[in-house]
Amino acid sequence: MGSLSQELTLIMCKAFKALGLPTEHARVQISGQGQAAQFQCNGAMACAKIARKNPREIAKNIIDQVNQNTDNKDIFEDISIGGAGFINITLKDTYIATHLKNLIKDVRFGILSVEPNQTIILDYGGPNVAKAMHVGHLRSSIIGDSLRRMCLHAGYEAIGDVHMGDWGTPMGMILSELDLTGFDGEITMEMLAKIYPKASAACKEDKNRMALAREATRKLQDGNNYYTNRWREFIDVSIKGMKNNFDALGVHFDEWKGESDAHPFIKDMIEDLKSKNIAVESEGALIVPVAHDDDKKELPPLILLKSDGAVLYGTTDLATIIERIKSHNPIKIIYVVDQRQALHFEQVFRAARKSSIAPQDSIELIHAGFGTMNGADGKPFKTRDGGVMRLEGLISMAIEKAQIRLDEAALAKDMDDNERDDIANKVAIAALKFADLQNNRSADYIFDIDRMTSFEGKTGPYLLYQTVRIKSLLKKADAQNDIACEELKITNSDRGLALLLSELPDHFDNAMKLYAPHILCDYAFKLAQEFSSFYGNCHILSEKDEILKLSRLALCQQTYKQLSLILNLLGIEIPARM
RNA sequence: GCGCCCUUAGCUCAACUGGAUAGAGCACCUGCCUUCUAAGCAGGGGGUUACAGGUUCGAUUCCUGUAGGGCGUACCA
Repeated sequence: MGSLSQELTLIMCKAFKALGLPTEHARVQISGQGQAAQFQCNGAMACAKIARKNPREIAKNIIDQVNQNTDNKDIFEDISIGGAGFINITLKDTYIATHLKNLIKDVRFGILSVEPNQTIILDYGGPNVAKAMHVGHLRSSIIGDSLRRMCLHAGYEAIGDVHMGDWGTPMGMILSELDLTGFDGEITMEMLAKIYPKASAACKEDKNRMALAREATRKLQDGNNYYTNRWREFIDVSIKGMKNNFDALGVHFDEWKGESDAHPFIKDMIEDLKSKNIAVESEGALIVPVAHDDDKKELPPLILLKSDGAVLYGTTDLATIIERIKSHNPIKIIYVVDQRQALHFEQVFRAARKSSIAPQDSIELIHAGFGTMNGADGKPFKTRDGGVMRLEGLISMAIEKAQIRLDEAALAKDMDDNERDDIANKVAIAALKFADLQNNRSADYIFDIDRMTSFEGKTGPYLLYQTVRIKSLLKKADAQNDIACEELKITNSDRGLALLLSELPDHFDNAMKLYAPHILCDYAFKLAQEFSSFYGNCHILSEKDEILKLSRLALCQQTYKQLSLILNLLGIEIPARM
């Protein structure tokens, strides 16, 4: 089963077909707000344009055709022409009730599952070894993790890979810095946090210092034993630090691979590309030209080897595709990386196509880029002292605020410290995640710390609150199991919620298609709002009409389930109470 | 220079990909806790969708131009 609008689209398709009209215009959508109808189909106007006929006349023909079909006699309360040729549709309450009963029975709530055994790899997070994670890592991690959950739910085998930056010149900078200081003890996270910025600054200033870093990088990449061991040491320390951050955020990875994992594939890849004449020498470097004749812009080549022989991140990205195809044979790789990398991925993807590393018809390569997190001045976010805000700092700030809120409301009075901390954590993370995810993925957005740690209005905690409230209600009604509801009663007070519940597949499909969690955020918020309004209108537990009471409890339970599902897809955990 | 993206309410964002009267949250104003959690609900004010043209039954959405902003443009990631 699908959503109501999907069902109605099928009905319209039949009618369009019978009339010889193109069925791609038969799509039925939810009516715009302020319209009297529940659904609308705008296809008559599109058809009229092609056939050069009166749109209202075509609309009338379509409606007649629909009405003639006896299959449809119990569906429509009203189907009529509006405005320039809109077909307005309002459903019978009995039809809505039947649909909803099926929806409740369906474990997938109407969302269709894809063909099994299709793997999608998602590349997100992308933290750099030895660098503290900052707020900039928030977007990639949170969006990527949400997309992974969505892919899983759609029925794909989804694999999240953190793809750390663990192989470039920065590694050499650290190794050479360790050499210079002569330190050979145990490396800690605190040390790394100091060593790297120091080394990086020194290299920037001093050419000779940079040469040392490059030399160390080269040795590491050539497999030098001492350097490899040292490197492994601080990689492990670094991963521990990353895991702390990702655990705090509830961001999951199936694989903890990095650029270095592509290294074993690079040599063969380069030989292969050279022999096929796809990789050529230019200005001392080895490049893959990727420009097309019909390009509007000038596209620089992908550089595989620098003139000093070192590899670049385009090289590792290309080799990583080889590695991933070999290990998982995915139908798709989704890169959740800053939009500013668009040109880079264009180059990598083109090189992958050109070299047949990733043939067009067997694997899809998607750069799901996200917009820059800007400060209030509209420029990429920086703290007052010019640095970037540490992720840990942001998280603990949010948690602290949540604890204060709990104490203010005296909600934590009868809780032990564990529960209080647990709730504060969940509320804080929900606030951060939702604040980020509700923004359109590809657009830049303003980082506003007050907004991210706000618990009222269109926020994560609001969604948690509504969800927890339903749960509490169901508990009071003693409805731990599924509510056995023979008859669903749709009244004026229930209709809005019932219709909204049936929209889930529409929004899920759309979110999948556009790799856009914000679509789910928007739907979840609307659902929570609609529920809250319903909750305010109808006192359920004191309802005397037993059938209506049961029917409403079923609606509550379904709302609870759907909100839980969406929150889960967004990577937001629900506390037992709040 | 060239290319890509952005400009919607005081602020932060939506708008189901060309549909009807552009929606939310915050902030501001008015009500509502003696029946299910007030992190809530009901209501109010606030818009020339940057500007000027064009395409068409119909444009925030598509095209052209202008202004403002961001980003990217061969050996950093």
